[in-house]
Amino acid sequence: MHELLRLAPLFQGLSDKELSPFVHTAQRQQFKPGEMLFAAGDVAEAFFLLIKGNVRLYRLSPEGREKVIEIVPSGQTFAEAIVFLNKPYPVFANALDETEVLRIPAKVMLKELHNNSDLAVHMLARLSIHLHKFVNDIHALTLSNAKQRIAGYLLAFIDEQAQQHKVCLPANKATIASRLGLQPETFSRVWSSLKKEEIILEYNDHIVIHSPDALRALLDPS
Amino acid sequence: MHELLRLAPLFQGLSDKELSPFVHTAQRQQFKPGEMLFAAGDVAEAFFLLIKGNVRLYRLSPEGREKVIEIVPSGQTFAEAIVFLNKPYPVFANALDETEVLRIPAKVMLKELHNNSDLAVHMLARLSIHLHKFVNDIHALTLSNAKQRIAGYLLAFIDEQAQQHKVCLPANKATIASRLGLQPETFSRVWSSLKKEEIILEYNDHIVIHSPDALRALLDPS
DNA sequence: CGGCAGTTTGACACTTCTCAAACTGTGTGG
DNA sequence: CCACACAGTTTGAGAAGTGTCAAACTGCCG
Repeated sequence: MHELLRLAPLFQGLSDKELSPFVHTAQRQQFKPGEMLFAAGDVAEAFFLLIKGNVRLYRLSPEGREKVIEIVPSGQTFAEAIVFLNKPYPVFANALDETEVLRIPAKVMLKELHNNSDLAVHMLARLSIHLHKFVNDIHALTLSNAKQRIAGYLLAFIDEQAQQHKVCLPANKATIASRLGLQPETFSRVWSSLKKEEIILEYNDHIVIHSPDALRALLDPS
Repeated sequence: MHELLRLAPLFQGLSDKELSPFVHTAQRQQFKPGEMLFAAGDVAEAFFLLIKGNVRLYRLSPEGREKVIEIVPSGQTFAEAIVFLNKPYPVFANALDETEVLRIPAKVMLKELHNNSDLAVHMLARLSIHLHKFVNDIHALTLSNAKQRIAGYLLAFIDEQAQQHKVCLPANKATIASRLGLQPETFSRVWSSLKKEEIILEYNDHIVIHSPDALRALLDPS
């Protein structure tokens, strides 16, 4: 259990003793593809550490359409921010795959944060990174066209995985399109143009980014 | 000086003693309209508390156009997130009006956060609120059309000021347009349609939101 | 085989962007 | 006091990008 918690950057570097309040109160939960973890408006008494799978965070527009805010990969915590806000969840969350999470009570977290300033600084660092990512997103969602957004999305992948240019998409294309603020049709058209230009190659279960430089060129036409 | 610091939600509820490290290291700075506080890429050794005026945080697109990420009103802190990230500023910041800030060294903040878990929890709460606002923004910037974005922007004002439907815009229209991911021309057209429908009234130095309900109806066509 | 979800393609409509020009108010210098 | 310049805003016309609706296609599973 300690090892599971240390999966998350949030808990890395903490001693077994520091982690024990979480070990004793966290619940392990499993979800099937499509199952809901929570709904927007639900009372928020816990945040989550994603052990396995991918989770989709989304909202509904007034017209009832879904807008994906984030696709959370395993190893990440999510909904941490609600620990401090006495508010219901602002988004819906459902599992994209066979998914496993640790459900960590907000009360426990809040108490430990008051006791342990190291943990608090960890969490601050994590929220800061998150905030900066959102700044990036806001920038990308408004200033660029569909091709640039997809380029940026793909580049974020090879930066994170750092090693290879082989990428497994975390969700189906319609979900990624929504995350990027695009219609599935628009996404599909741009996607096939990237394939036609041989910037990306598509296989059954993964893609290969054949020319990252071409993607960068789309974003930085200097 | 203590009173100035307590302007910010971040420092509210802290004792004089807890505040003294900041009192002794914070620098008071003044800026004229248009002057730069910092540029994207600058080494980030401090964050800011805005005492007077409004500050515009923006980025440059690859093509060199400005995209406003945030318009910071007085009383708020900004660029706090860089305290934890060993990175340069991700945005440009310039003054919109005659502006006064407290410049607070990141090192001091970091040290105090380790000593004072109350302060850390305060800051966590503040970043959480910020994060939730960005979630709102991302949602608004992608799912809605120009009229809905402007409606949402105006409604945020009367919610915050809570009292009246009289609003002083914090920046010129082109800046607000950029913040909303719109061209100045598009903003102007929608703006005049709102005036024609008498949903808003425009005066020399302020506007009056004559029919908040009409704005809400634009966002929630249930 | 049939059904289904996910994806792709096509044709068209519509919003928004772009470029250009005119208009407004304000401040400056003659 | 007027003429002028200037930034900010507004208006117009056309182009471009994306959304919408409909239909066909694909792979997978019962």
